[in-house]
Amino acid sequence: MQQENQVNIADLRERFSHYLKKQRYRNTQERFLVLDSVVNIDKHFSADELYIYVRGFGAKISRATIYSTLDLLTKCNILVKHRFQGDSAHYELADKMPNHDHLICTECGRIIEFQAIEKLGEIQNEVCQSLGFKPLKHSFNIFAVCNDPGHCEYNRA
Amino acid sequence: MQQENQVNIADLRERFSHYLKKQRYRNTQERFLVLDSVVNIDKHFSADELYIYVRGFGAKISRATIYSTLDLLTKCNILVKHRFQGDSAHYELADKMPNHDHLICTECGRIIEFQAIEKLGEIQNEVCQSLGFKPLKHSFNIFAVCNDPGHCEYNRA
DNA sequence: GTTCTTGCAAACCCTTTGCACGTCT
DNA sequence: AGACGTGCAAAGGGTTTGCAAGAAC
Repeated sequence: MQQENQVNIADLRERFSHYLKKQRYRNTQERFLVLDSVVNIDKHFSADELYIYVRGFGAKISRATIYSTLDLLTKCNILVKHRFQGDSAHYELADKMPNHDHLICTECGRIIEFQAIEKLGEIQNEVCQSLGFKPLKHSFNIFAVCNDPGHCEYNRA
Repeated sequence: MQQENQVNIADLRERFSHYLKKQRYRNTQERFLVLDSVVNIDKHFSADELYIYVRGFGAKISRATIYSTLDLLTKCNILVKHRFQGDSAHYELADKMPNHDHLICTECGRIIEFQAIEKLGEIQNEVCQSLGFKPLKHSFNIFAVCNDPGHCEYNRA
């Protein structure tokens, strides 16, 4: 399922590089290290999870740089930033599955992706039209619990 | 529009009181002061906005109590807690408009309510069924900008 | 009278910022 | 060389917590 939209890392690097150039920001090692890690981590992550991940294979990078780079990657639409419940923001690659929303298990916090974009897009457009707004994007989150909580390996109890 | 579902404060007080009793929590003045304020404030609010509101008419109450009571009111389903974008959580009465979602203006932060529940409920149920989850609730947020930004009195520029 | 709740301030977590040093152009 | 980015630690905002004083039971 995740493979449907294989991420092209060379393409992402190019897009990032292009964005940086256009904004007169510099192409630093740290920024591309973050981009690579973001691709490798291959799931939703918080800034701190990414920090730990990057440190995990010995790379030296500060939280400040993590945050700043995540911000850049979000601004150039390589990442999408979410605020689910909980304290910290979560990020994911915008390209990986271009159109999906999230189901959050209220028992274990697991996040599952699904697609229902056409219908949601219709609703979004209807609502905006009737209220006099230009739609930009939406977020649709379903909160639910597993039918089989025993299967829920992530369970925090 | 807001009047459609007139909030019955006596009913809310009763529900809160019942909940507190059942949980062996105490019926304190502060808790009911918060409940009353939440009804009077009549829009989405953050914990701090509520704190300022309550202080505004001379009531003495601490932030700690505000937070703790908001938590209780959320647990007993009198309030709903949202995480829109931005730093702080926002709350609103669950009963006031039992079924609505939110359009957030990305220019000014204004929050507008709308109803599209039947369709969203269908989607929610379909998704949960196919993934093997029991649906609890959903949140659907549309991010958009006014067609007429000049009209946007809240604009933060 | 005992237990729970409050208020205050300090602690806490996530995130941003200031500054000196290092890196990119 | 000059300007920008980094790392560190400290500050910041929202929220939670520990503890003594006060209120509910």
